[in-house]
Amino acid sequence: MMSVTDTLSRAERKRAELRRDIIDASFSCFAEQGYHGTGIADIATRLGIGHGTFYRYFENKRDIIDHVLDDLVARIVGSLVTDNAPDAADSLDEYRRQVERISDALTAILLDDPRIPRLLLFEATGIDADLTQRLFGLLDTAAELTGGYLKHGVDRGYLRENLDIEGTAQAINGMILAAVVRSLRGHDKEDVDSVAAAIRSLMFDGIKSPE
Amino acid sequence: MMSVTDTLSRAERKRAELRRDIIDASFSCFAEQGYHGTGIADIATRLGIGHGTFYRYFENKRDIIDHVLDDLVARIVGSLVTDNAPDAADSLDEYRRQVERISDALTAILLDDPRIPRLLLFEATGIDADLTQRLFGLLDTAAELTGGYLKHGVDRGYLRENLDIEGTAQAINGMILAAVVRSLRGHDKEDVDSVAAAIRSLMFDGIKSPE
Amino acid sequence: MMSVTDTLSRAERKRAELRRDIIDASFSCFAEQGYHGTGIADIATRLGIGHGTFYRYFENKRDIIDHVLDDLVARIVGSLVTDNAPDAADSLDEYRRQVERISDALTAILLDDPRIPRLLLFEATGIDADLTQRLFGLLDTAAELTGGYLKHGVDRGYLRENLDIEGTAQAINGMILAAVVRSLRGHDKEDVDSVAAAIRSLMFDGIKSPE
Amino acid sequence: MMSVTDTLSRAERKRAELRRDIIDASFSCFAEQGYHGTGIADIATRLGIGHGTFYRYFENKRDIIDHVLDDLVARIVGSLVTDNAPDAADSLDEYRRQVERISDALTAILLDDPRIPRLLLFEATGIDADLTQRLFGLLDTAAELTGGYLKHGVDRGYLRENLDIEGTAQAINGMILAAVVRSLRGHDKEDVDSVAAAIRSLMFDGIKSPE
DNA sequence: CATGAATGAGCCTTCATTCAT
DNA sequence: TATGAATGAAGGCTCATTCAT
Repeated sequence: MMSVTDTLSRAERKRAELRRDIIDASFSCFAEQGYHGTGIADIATRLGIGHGTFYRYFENKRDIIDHVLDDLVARIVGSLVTDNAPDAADSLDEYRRQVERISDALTAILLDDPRIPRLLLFEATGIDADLTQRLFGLLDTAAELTGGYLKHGVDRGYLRENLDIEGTAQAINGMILAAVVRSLRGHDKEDVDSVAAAIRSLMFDGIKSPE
Repeated sequence: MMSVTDTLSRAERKRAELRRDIIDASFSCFAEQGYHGTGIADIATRLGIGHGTFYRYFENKRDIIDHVLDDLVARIVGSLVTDNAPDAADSLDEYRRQVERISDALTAILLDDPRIPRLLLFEATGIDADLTQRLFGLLDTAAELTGGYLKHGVDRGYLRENLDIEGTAQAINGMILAAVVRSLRGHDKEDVDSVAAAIRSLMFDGIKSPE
Repeated sequence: MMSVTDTLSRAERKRAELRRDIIDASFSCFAEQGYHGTGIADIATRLGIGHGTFYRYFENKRDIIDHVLDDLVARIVGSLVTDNAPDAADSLDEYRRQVERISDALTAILLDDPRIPRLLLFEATGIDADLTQRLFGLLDTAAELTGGYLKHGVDRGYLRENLDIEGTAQAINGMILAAVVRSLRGHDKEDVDSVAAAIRSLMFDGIKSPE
Repeated sequence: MMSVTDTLSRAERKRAELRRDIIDASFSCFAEQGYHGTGIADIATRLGIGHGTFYRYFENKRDIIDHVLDDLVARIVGSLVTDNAPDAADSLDEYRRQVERISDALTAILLDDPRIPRLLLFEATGIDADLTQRLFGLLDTAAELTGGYLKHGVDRGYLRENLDIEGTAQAINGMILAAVVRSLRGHDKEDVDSVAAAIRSLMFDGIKSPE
């Protein structure tokens, strides 16, 4: 016979599991049919649970998307952070390789499941002022992250001393966004890779012809 | 007494005027409350007309947003095309100045009415597969436009011979998008200008330190 | 130059003409799309007039159907009354022929334009208590008409003395209705004629086998 | 405490009950105010339920009338079939009595609730091409039923050998219809009975005077 | 705790009718 | 007089949310 704590923790585990499942199902529904096109019933049906159950785990329809976002961000950040400390590069070449690594990791995660960018860029917008603010916050975080790399490069001397770190970080992230959007259009890996290459080329060499 | 043609054209003028007003009011509503947050009644009320009147001018709610977009695109294109033929620049310096002019024009129109980018980037997404395709189409057009400038530069020799025109065009547009998004966050002109400057700097000089 | 009365009467003539046209167009619309399926605009469009004009000739949508019915009844009665005075038959044979004539006339008018029975039996019902009463009135009139023939036959001695004139008249009209309904089902003349023959056979000979 | 099956069957029972109630209420509303005059809200209000509940049980407004008809047909058929097998009569006298029994049963059910014929003949028409077809189908079924009796009589020899069974069946049903319509006009039982008697008289003896 | 029946606010859309031109 | 622009009552339907079981 099991102890009370075991039983409890089992119940808790099940509860946490279902919570996860609801988040995942919501993610799928939102990404595929849009936030407004998704009903609570759709989410519940996908899981084979009663739709009343949804409300035992989340406040309301608006509530769930926050958690879906949390989850996505965690996934993306997790896959990027590995082996990519901002201070890992000590020379332009190392930075180049680092950028390539990050680029590949991003490409991998986004191409792996296009519903991720789809949800972030298309379905999570226009729902709510609060949510919009949150998306802006994500952009900020991303810009800070990128800025961190740039700052390190400037400090180390392999990036331009007069680099406007913040502005450049935003510009770079914009280019990444462009590549992500492109990946959404059904283009295959090569297409995205070529844009990624163009971006790196632009970053490191600019566009002007060498005199 | 007026002639028949005058009367006709007066009625037509009134009709065209109201049509315009409905488009404008819809634009405002959609930009402020979102597409799903806007009811036909809201649009009508804003104009002080009966909501039935709306349906004399547009098929349905879905219909109007197409026209709002048409209108926006026309406005933006109109303000950009002036004095900015893709083949107007014959040297890097001229191109630099051209880019600056375009940048200023964009900044002007977007800062002038932040609801424009807000509608385009946040409220027009996630409504419809058709509409999404249309937005993609706009991105394509923009990329072609940018690509045209780049190609001219390569042909003239002031841009890198080996430039991946298409990819670079997309990257550049991504940066512009980033600036636009930044303009949405309540930053004032200086902020946006500084990002614009960083973009230009990145474009022309890249980020690496001159050896 | 014309005199005032001429002008007026011309105007009046035109007015009466349009009134007729509206009735006809309404008949067509109601018969084809049903009363509820027909909008005032449909009627006006069919005539190429403004739909506001409708209201200069008729009170409202409900009003017009009364006039459409008036028109139909006049048409049917007109085509039946000719050569079919209730007292025209003096023997069973003459009555038989008279019944056949009436039967043919009815068949002719109803098969000629199936929209007539369609409107009367399907589209004019269920609109209004008043209209229903009016349809009942038409049935009464028809029963009285039929009853007139029967009474004459009884008086003349070629129909059963103990005939329940009123009840039988209704029964006969019911059979006519059945034939009319049958004509509505896309059956051709032969079908309807065969039912008409069965009706006459039933009327004159009953169904039982001669002992 | 109840077992699971009990609970389930209780819920199912409640559900079936409400479904029935909605059909009944719809029947009442349609019969009293007409199909187009009835709103879903009317039906719901009559039952004291929310109008959203209606849509848990039926697809849409058009859907319910089919079920109302199903119900009516079942009721009518049920009350007729009893003790009235088409092959129960072996002589004219027996057939006469059978006809009388059927006549009485019909009279009973229709006079009992005049809304039944009212709905069938007045409110169910002109709604829909599909529904019209269905009504025609009912007429067909009725004609086949009547035809069955006739055929049996011809086979047994107590009805005319040369009887046009199909046509006569339709004629007879037309007379029944006439009686039903009469019953709708607020006439009491005697009136209807007298028409029924006239019909039987016509059926068996025809109208002509015995020579 | 899970369920799903019930609810009603809310929204889009139609169309008969009015009335200024 | 003819017109059609404007109107808003009316109604069908959806779906997020609640709550009794």
